[in-house]
Amino acid sequence: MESVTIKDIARMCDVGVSTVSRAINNSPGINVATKQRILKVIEENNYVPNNSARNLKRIKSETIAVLVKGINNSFFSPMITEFEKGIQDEQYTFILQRVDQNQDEIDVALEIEKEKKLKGIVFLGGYFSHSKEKLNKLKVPFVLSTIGMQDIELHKEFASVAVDDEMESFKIVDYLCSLGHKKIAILAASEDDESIGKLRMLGYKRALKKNGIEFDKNLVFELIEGNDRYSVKSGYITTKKMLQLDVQCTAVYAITDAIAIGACRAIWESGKKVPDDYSIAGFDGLEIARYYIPSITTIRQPVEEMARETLRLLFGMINNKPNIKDNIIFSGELIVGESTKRLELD
Amino acid sequence: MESVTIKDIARMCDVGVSTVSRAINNSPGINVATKQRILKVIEENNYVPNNSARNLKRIKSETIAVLVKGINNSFFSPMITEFEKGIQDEQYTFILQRVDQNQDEIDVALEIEKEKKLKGIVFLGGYFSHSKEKLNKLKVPFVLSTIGMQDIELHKEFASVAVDDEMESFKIVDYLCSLGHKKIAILAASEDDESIGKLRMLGYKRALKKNGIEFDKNLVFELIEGNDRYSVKSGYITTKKMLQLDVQCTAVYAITDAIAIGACRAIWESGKKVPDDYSIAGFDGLEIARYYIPSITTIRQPVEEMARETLRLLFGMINNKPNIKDNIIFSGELIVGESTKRLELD
DNA sequence: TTGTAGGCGTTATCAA
DNA sequence: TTGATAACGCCTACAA
Repeated sequence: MESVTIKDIARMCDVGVSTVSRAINNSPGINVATKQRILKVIEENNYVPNNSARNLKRIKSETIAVLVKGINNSFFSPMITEFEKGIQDEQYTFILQRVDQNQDEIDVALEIEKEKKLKGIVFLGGYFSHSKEKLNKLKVPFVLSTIGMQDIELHKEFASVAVDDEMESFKIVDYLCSLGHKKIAILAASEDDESIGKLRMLGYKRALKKNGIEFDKNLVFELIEGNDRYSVKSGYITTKKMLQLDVQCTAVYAITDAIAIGACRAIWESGKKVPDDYSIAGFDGLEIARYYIPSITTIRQPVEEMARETLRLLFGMINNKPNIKDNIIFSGELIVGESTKRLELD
Repeated sequence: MESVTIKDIARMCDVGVSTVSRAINNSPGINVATKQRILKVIEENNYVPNNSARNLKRIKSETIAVLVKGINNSFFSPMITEFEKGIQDEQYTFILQRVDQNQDEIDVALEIEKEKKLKGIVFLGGYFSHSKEKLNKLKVPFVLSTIGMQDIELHKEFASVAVDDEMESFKIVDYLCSLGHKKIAILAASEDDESIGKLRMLGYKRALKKNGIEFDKNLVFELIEGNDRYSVKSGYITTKKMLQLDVQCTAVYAITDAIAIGACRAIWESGKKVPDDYSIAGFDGLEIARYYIPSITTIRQPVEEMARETLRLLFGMINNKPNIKDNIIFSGELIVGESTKRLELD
């Protein structure tokens, strides 16, 4: 495993290591000819500098890490694309770091902050309920992006970008009500869920109340347990169960678009129609929701803008004012799709 | 940025750095009491070991990296999940490394191989046409997983897991033919595409030939350019264009499920029906294809098994026989969905 | 323009 | 069971 090192190259070129270092780092103050010669030898010998050694020695680096829990949640895809673009535009290196479901994102952040000498961090998604103390261990600026805001007060201590899940949830359920629906089932996470599930549920309840509809526990359908509880499959399974119970409802609010799609499919398979027999509403504004047949009525989170705003905050903190910890709340956009319709009274 | 180091901890505990090292690495030969004491101090001072230094010094590490180009392609999601599980089951550390679209995956591999002292590498997706020489620069075992096989001969030099894109493509187009379709449009990449696009196109042509149908260039519709050429949006746009041309065809073969979904939506919007007016077939077996209405007739790639097989090969090479470079070809499964039907002659 | 040497924070080796 | 010390591979003063 005798890997070739900078010393080997130096020896082969009959120069000092610093000269080789200058060559690979495009440092000034090196003869063009020797540089060429060195680069050639490097090429021929497949020399690749060891990043660990580099990072160890380096005081700082222009890199930003985006930490994502649940990286294959397609909700994040367009955001990640945007992060990559935006970070590279600023001449920073972009690191995408996934966080295991059972890993603590802050621990991960702490580690890679040291390892890579980060300039900033974006926590994407997840719904964490971390103590202020723990977050304060981080030495570089960071932004909580698209992270549920259970504890508003705590949230305010840090820079963040999000939509108000409770309010947007209220908005779409209120819309269902405005269509005349009174029996609105909800496909939601379990009671003790501390994530967006909880917030969206609260919005649902508030909308019912505002419209003079009593909350009915029998219209709450708990999604499957596990990390894929907000998935298409989860929505499908849960809706199948609901249909078997022959529940009386005219609309179904799925707390994510993925769930809504699963619901549509389950309903379709049962021989019923969306929106004729059931109106279905989702949440998130996934791309696929627009292409689904029927397209899903949903709250679109302005993901690209949110990603850009996240970076704006982050770079702001990096460049000037590390203490400006803004909390940006984006409005969701109510997208009326084909999956909902006005309730016909018969 | 005076970060606390192992030395600081050693000083605070009145022990040598090696003892601290033993404590954090669960090394044997350390007094339980002192270990506890050290761990406590570490905890109190938020000491986090510097990974760069560790990796630099460490001789080896039990870690495997999965390199993905196009990480937000949902085709990879279930595979990544499987890789994570499988690698952790073997007590290895799993690193998911995305590769930029304009980055060379082997260069990335070379770098992180050194940086992290990898034990093995999985190249996931992408369609690379790298020279044998370049791949041979890698010092650790690796497997090419789900990578198009333009150059069969070259492919054989390395361990790989894939489906035969040409053959599976043939299979599904042949199926369309068996339903009586003779005018089968294809939504495909541009002529010079060197990826799966090319292979699937070849299968299309062969199937036509076998069924005595002449290849008609006018039935080939080129997808948009760019990295999202295989996306839902791409299929949607391309199909819109096709429909405007009022092309005579009874079936459309989209070379990915995502494209097929976009096609369905475009057709639906034009007032036509799938499969009544057009039969649509896809490729890949994405989860969403099952839930779409209509569900998409497709070739399902057995992604989970392919991921498992990839790891089996890799661990085989790591543990015993680094020279066994198998090439595993999986069969795709023809999934007959609701998006295709027998052509009714009128 | 170039080379020497010290140190980044660890782990590994060896002696105590 | 412990501690000193030499690497690990690189960058960066500083000196030449």
